[in-house]
Amino acid sequence: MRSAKRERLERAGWKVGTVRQFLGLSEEEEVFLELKLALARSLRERRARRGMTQAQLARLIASSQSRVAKMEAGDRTVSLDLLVRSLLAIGTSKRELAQIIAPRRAA
Amino acid sequence: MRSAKRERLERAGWKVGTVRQFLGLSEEEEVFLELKLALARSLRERRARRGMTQAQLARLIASSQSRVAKMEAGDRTVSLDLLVRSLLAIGTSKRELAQIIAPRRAA
DNA sequence: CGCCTCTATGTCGGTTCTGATATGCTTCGC
DNA sequence: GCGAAGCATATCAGAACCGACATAGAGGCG
Repeated sequence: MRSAKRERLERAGWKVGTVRQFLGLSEEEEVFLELKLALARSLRERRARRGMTQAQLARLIASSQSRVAKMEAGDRTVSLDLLVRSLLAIGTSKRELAQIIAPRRAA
Repeated sequence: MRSAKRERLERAGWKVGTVRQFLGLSEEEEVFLELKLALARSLRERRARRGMTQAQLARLIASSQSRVAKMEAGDRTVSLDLLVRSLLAIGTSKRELAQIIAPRRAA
């Protein structure tokens, strides 16, 4: 993923560092955030594939629409716990969860 | 305190399936608890393999020895967040994390 | 346009999780 | 025996997270 995007940005005049450098994150923190974002994206994708609205998913997991929105947005106030619980609630298996965390194909 | 009962049972050596029926856990809740326990076991194993004490690991993740003990014991008051952060802190990769969640070989 | 549906964002009171601390239990080496 | 090291367990104040609610924005349909 690196070079193509990087090249484009640099040609456009951007000074490119990593997000991690910019925010002053440690290696583990960066991986952790990536993890949350991957789960968030997957949640949205799976919900959409099922034709559910955020409100419907919220009811399913006994939460609220606003929290679902925050989950899918990767808001920092949502825990990994809630993300994983939600994914399980819409029928994600442990194997699929593992696949989300460490995709077999390029991310 | 709905899981005080669960703790007592688990300490008494009950197997998960039985506990699930007895406590009326849903399918997802059971999977979620299995997940936490798998991570907890893995954390202990990896720490031991590194020859670290709980106190050393605690310092590494800016926590306390007692919390590490609770993590490894699968205490209900420890979050998935903390477990995953800890595993990452001792050098677990995303791929290894996925492996813990959905083992390729016999669980 | 108005109305409806879906999603995003901010806030708030209550609950849960966290690090710290104290303390007890084993298991070592002396 | 004694002390030290390592792990388990209980408690507590404060931080983080939660669901609920209000509200705004975006898009579609008549």
